[in-house]
Amino acid sequence: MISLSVDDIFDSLLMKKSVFKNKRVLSHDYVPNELPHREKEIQKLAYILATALKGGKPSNVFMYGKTGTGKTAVARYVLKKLAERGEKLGLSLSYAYVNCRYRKTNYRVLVKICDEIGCRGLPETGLPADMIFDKMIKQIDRKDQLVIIILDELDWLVKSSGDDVLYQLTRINNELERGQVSLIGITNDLKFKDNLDSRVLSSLSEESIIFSPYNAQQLYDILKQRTVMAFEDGVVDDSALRLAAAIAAQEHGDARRAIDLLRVAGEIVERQGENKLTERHILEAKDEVEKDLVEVTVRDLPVQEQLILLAIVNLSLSSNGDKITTGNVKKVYEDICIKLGYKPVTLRRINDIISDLEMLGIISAPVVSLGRYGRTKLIRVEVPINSILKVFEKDERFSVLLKK
DNA sequence: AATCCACAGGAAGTGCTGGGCG
DNA sequence: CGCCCAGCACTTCCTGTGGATT
Repeated sequence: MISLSVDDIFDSLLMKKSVFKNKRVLSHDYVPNELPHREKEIQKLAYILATALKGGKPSNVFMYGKTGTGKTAVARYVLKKLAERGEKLGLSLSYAYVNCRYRKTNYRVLVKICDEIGCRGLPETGLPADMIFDKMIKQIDRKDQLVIIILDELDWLVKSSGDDVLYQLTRINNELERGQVSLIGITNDLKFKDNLDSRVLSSLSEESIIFSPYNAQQLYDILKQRTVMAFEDGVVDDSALRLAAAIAAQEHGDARRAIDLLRVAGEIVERQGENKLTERHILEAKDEVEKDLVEVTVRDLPVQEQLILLAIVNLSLSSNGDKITTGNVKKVYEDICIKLGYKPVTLRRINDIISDLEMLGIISAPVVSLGRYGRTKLIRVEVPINSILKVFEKDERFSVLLKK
């Protein structure tokens, strides 16, 4: 094997013509100028928000649909246009975007809103939450203005912190003298509405927009549009696009997943020094994306969650097809704890951890009733077990157990 | 039809961490 | 510095329940 010097590698990279024209087009936060197959949703949101241009307060909006159905993109797109138009008309309107998945506490959501509307530098922790709320009100009330707050992935916030902040936010207009606030709530969990206070729900869903998943043809159109912008001409095979669209269509019509596949496939093409993106690269990309995702997720899990996952993996390898229940997991988990010298957590906690692992998509754990033999969760690993094992083998805390 | 298993999952609280404030 | 605050992992105590078996 010929060994290349670092300089050689750099040189070859620089000399080679990239297959990408503009890779940014394939990143998550890119909002294109056209959103194919979302015209209706855009129109509806635009109608609702248009009130703002006449100085009114638009109704609160609730948008729901599964991941990658364009909710965030539509919201960002319309808001951007609205802000532009507002500026031309000399109106004072702004918006704050908060993704609750990464700020899943009341406090952090408020801090983020403050940050977005120009009140920077608040600490991530340490202050009383109502103080931040007051700060926010003062900031909004400085002048006659409309602030539209977008709460993306709202279900995460409600699940982990309840709807206190939501309640406060829906009532915020009562406390404002000059400014006004409209809310846009976005969620992909349809059942989550049940957990909401009815007052919050009715206030938040004055208007609602439903996003249905894309089908394969629509995904194809989206990919086609991005391809033209992102890749050099003639690089991407049409059949590769069809395949990526088909794969993503199976996974609840997730456009983000489709675009990920395309981007990673493009990176693979570059790495392998080729100049054509084919179906093969899409398949390789699929593997890579899945493996990476699993490995990163498992590696960054708290240790107790790892131990319980280890127990589940053990069970699904040994007890050939036997039912894996919460009680089973508990036994194996406690054995593992003794062998590795960890203090086991209680059943109640195990139950929460199993739910966590399910939320992460590593396992499925539907509640089933075995009649006389009780009610439990039926657990199954939903990702390639080898990817999980790979992480544990590398981790010296567990490797003792895995080596023979 | 009644029973009862093996848990599910809500509520409230503890102990610890990491930060701010006067 | 001591005090306060929120978050997190976890515990304790608890009530609820689908359906095979009695």
